[in-house]
Amino acid sequence: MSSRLKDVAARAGVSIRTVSNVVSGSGAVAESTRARVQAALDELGYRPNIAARNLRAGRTGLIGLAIPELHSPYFGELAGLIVEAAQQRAWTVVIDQTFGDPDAERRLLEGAGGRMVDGLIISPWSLSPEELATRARDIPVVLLGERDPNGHADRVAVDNVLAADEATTHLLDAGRRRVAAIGLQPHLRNGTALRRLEGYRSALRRAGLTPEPELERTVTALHREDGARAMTALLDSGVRADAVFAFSDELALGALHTVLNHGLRVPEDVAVVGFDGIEDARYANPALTTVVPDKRQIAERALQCLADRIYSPGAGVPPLDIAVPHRLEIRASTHPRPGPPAGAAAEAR
Amino acid sequence: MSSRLKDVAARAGVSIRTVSNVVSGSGAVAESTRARVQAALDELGYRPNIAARNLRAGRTGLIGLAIPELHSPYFGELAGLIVEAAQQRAWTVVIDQTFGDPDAERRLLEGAGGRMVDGLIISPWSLSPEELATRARDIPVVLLGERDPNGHADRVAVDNVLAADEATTHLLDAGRRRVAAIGLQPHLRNGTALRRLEGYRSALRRAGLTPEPELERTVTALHREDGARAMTALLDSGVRADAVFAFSDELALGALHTVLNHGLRVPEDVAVVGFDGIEDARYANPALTTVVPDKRQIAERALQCLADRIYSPGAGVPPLDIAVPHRLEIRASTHPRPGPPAGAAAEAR
DNA sequence: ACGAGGTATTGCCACGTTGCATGCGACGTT
DNA sequence: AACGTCGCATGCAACGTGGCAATACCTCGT
Repeated sequence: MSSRLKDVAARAGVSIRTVSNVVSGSGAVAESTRARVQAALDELGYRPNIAARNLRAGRTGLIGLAIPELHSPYFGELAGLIVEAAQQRAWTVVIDQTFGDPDAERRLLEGAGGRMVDGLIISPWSLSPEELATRARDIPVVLLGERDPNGHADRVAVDNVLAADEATTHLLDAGRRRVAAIGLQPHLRNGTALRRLEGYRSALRRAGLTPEPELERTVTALHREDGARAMTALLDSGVRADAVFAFSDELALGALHTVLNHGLRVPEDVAVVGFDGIEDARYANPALTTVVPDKRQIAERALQCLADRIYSPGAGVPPLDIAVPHRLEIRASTHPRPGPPAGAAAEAR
Repeated sequence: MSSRLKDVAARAGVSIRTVSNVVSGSGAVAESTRARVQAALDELGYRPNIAARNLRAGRTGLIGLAIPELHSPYFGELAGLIVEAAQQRAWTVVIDQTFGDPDAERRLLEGAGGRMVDGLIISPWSLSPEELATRARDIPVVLLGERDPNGHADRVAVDNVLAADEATTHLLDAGRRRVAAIGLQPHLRNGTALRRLEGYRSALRRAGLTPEPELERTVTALHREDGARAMTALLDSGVRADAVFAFSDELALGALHTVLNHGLRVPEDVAVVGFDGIEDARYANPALTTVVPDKRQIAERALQCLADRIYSPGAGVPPLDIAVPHRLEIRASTHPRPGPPAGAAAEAR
């Protein structure tokens, strides 16, 4: 069952230390001895005890990934990429879901897991930047999305202001003049929505329009049903809108669904743009125009940051603020003539 | 930074053992001592060293979750529920992605992680039942979906034959007579697709129809683009079909997209049914009828199995084969008259 | 044949924690 | 007053591994 170095050593007729050397490849071991030990290792099916190794090394080989929820497509896709990139670095990922609970986020930042993880990637939702800054930690932290202004942690994110501006501008360029924004979350301290709102407003102003409060719609969460509810409220309120910029694809898909169910046409009556570039967006009907952050790069840059901090602790590198590229992928939900079928597009990728 | 029991003991003027007792709540500690120790704990911000605790206890408090890919909505939703249920049991989940690679699945079953996890939940894709059975392991394993016929591992899954039968029957009851099946994977040894095919065929036969090979379409993977491709091939082949039963929601959404892009109406010309009950299905346009497994129950039953095996190792309970309930959720993609908007439905939940 | 210079192997210890057993003192009972 | 009991605190040991340094052994050169 559970064979230890001791058992292997006894079987091979050598000391524990020699077995350890064979396993780790360190030290000098005669070829004949190595072969004998290797045979014993194989016969007993030796597996190193990770806990003991961790205790000895002071490292666990684990990194934590704290996200609001795994079931939402954006975080599912991102988590998948992070797990994949971590595997390449021989790290294992443990996932925590905060569900946007500030206490959960606080606990994780303070190191609730015990020294179980060597580093933490966290995507905060409800903690304010100020609070993020004060929660010091004894392990490296990378923030996704939210910035830590006082800078104890690295940060990886798209340029939300710019991206939101581009998305809105795309709608304005197509002749839309009453563009609604869906996704404000006044009850949360997270700055992402604020920055997307900022980009939205700046695009309007540049086009000579004035942001109108009744076109800026709040949501409680970022799921499809919240987008649907906000869109229903917007339509029922009698406020005219010929386009919607939703702060997430899920919100956009909910809004899209509601628009169609109200008998309106997309994009002819209402154009819709989302944010996140989730795979669903590509296959929605009509396919959803969306801001696509380079998620693979988010994953890799975040892990690179962690690796640097973990392997060079006292390097004194100031906290990084990394902006990953994004692109606006234009599809049928804003384009009057539908493009080629998505199947063909997918094949061409 | 990293304070140990020793540091706390020195500060509180007691022995290490007493601090340990305070931390774990075990043993008898005088109230005054407890208070003093607690103060020292707080001041030093003590966090137990998980590695040492694990080494001592022989347990890690970690369970492994091995799934093909995290980015697909079904597995994302399922993984979220498993992480959530594990948190309630004070377990932490480490996630591995196999991408359906048989070697990766083999390695995990054989315990590649070292004794890092106390148990493993694995959703195999490409290992045959025979191979699953021979890969013994020294930790408890729960299989999702696929069965281990020789029974070393518990198994949790829906009744795929029955569910597929119900889905197909639903189409037949609505008057469809040429029902295509999309999702066969002849190159994989996984039995799930085979059982769904079996249910599909049995429903056809019961209705007096004969399964036709050209209506049974294969795919290489289970993503939207594969469904789109299979649907394109079906339409281009000239084979008439008035309904599609896809073996996963992703396939169904891809097929749906293609059908609409070919200028056909759903459900009037082609009705579509999926399988998995992912959230996207609810908000598709038209909303997708789908077989909804009780994912929360899958997560909880799987963890219950693990808990039983981990905490009562030699209990001698024979391997369990747990069928979790499912239901066919009928939506606009098979129903001639669209139901109420999804937003309203979501609010009514 | 003997010493020098390696090479191969090994013993010891510590990482931080907890189970077990024991020590010690105080209090209550007879 | 003496004894038993109980509550509280502590010391020792061990979980499995790897770094360090010492030792045993072996070969080669003189």
